[in-house]
Amino acid sequence: MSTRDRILDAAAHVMRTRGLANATTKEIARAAGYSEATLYKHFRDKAELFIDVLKERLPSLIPLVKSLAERAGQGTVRDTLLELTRAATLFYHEGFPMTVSIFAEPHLLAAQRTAMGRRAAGPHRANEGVAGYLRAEQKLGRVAADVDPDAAAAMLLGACFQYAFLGHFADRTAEPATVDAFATSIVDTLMRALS
Amino acid sequence: MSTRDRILDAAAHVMRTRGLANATTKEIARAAGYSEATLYKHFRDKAELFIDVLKERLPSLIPLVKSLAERAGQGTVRDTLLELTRAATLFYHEGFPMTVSIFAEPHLLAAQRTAMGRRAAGPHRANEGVAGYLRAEQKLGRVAADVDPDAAAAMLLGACFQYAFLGHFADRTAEPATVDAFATSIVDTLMRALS
DNA sequence: TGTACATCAGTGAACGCGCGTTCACTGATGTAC
DNA sequence: TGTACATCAGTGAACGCGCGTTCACTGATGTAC
Repeated sequence: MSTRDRILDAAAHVMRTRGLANATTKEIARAAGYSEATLYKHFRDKAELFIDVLKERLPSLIPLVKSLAERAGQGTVRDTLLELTRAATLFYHEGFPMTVSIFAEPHLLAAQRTAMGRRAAGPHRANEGVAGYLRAEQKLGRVAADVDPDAAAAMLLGACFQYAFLGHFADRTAEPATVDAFATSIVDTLMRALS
Repeated sequence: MSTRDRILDAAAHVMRTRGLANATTKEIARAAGYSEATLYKHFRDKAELFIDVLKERLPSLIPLVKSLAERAGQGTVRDTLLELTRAATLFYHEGFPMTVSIFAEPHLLAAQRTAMGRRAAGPHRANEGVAGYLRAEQKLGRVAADVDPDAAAAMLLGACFQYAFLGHFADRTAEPATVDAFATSIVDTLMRALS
């Protein structure tokens, strides 16, 4: 593994465990096993390091959501949504603290925005993907034709996202059994609206 | 207005506009029109100032949600939920950056948790309130008896919460017309599940 | 009413500290002949 | 194979700066007699 990768891993770890405000160059260098000076051989400055961490070390929902597109018509809609909901809840739980702590530093948020190219990437893409899946199922007649797929996707992923927030706020871990029960209750309720 | 209140206002303003990381004692004092030393006449240290800002300057959904309890049976369920959804979306939009930036400083988050007394207060209360309203309407026969009120509340407020996040991430302001359209689409979809 | 003192909100200037960043450097590895 | 030099990843030590915090102080207002 390259030095650069080791630094990115260490930075992500420190950000997760100690918070963005305590993710100093000294802490990150210590965690990576290098001197602080080494950070500057691989990244122009601290901001670039952080942005690269967000770009390269934040897990993504996109692969899963993309795979949904191909699964329209396969299995039951309920089972597909259940799997998605479980995965989304765990994903949001994992990424929440890091994603959200950039709101403490608006210049990082702005850099992140431009790095994402305004339209192309970003967290809204997951919602679009889920809405796309629902639209495909609508075409197949497995989801009621008069349902708004965007609204349904917003409720589904919104519930998962807020669940992650409430969990972190209360200092709860994401236990698989608890997450499962949550996902089931959400999907069961949503299915009422989709049929 | 007391000096203490002016300092709290200034701190909240700086936190909102410049971010938690740039909310230094110098910036806050300047915004309040006092010297930095004055901050320490009214707050033990910076952490206490921040916690008091969160306690006293974060708008709350609780009053609105509490008023819901008394409105079960009045008007239509749809209209009540529409009003709630609009208000919740605006509320989450306003409070999002400040609420969420404490995730950058875990020791502040921990202090916030203990200040909220673990169970009594906290953001989950809004969900409980909405679920309570839905349960009351269920007793009146205006919401289907076999709906899970907690899941429905999680989807409704979750959608609003994530909408606030996506809006801030994309640097959008919360235009009333846009928020209205969003709220309508969410409530219309949710009503399908509730009947 | 005048005088002497106490109280109290607020301040300018300084403090030590830890931060991000840079510098001149070391020592291991690769390359040429 | 040996020698001289180039390259390059990484470092210890120092830097200036801005931070949170404290100090000794000021001057206005209240109180006692």
